[in-house]
Amino acid sequence: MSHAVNILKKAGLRCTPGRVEIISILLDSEHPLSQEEITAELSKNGLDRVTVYRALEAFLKVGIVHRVETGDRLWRYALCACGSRKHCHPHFVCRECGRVECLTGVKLPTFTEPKPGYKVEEQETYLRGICPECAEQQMEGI
Amino acid sequence: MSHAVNILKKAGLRCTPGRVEIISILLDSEHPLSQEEITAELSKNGLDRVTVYRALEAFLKVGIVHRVETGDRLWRYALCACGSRKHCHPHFVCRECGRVECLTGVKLPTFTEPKPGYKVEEQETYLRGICPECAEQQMEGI
DNA sequence: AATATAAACGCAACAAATTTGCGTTTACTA
DNA sequence: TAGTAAACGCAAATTTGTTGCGTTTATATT
Repeated sequence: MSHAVNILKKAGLRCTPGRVEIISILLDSEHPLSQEEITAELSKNGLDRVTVYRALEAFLKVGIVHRVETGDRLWRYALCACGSRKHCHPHFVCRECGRVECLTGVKLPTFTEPKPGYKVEEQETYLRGICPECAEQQMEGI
Repeated sequence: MSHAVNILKKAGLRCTPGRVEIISILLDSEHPLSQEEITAELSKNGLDRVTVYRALEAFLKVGIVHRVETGDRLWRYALCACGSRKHCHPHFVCRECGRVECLTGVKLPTFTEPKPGYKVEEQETYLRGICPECAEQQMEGI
């Protein structure tokens, strides 16, 4: 039985071809993917936008994925590899290609109550800039 | 001459009543404001939504404001008080009332090249959770 | 293996926020 | 004071996320 099927079964979700494929795509990716990126990777006929949306909602609800917002008004989804639903590393977002990279090597301070009475439930750090590939292309363009 | 007028003149922008008022509102606020929050503070007749939008775009372009995205898919704008266009403190966002608070007292590590070749232009840390006021209201509701 | 049923699906449509087009008004310069 | 580019208002398009609803399908049970 594939890893993807395992994940779905353990979460109590049905193993439809579509959901298995979405999980597999997330398994293969080392960085969080937007709905559009996921849809683009789906085989041939693909799935309806809404179906992908609802699948991801379902995954969120049972806690097998988390989602991050990195300053460009797009949700991106990743499997909860860390065990916790909190992601404790910063994300780098390229302003040119829009791709997100997990900076798992970088340590961050975490906050639970940065100011008296302010209870933190979610913490996110993103760095926007330009990735090596896009930087190189710009150099060539000159 | 008012501070707001000064800012506009120095930036090479025209001092229309609308833009002066937007700058004044931003000057009076200690936290970043969304377009809706700005529009709500405008006197009587106010300005068209699009006019506010284009004014903020213009301010961004000349670098007198910066904008932050704090996980709720809304841009919020603040004057570049720090001198640099980078804001180096985290923002707290209440998931109930949606208001943003600058945690200027909290120090963060800043990154310029977290990974070889990845050049950072913008850094943002936000903490989502519940603010003291909303937490209290929820207690009362029980 | 057949069947019942709740989960998953596709299509249409809605919603919120941002963005663009375009013709008119207005602040500023000469 | 006149000319001009900047700023404005209105309408409409775009983008992303979300809901409603009737149909299909995976799965548990017989």
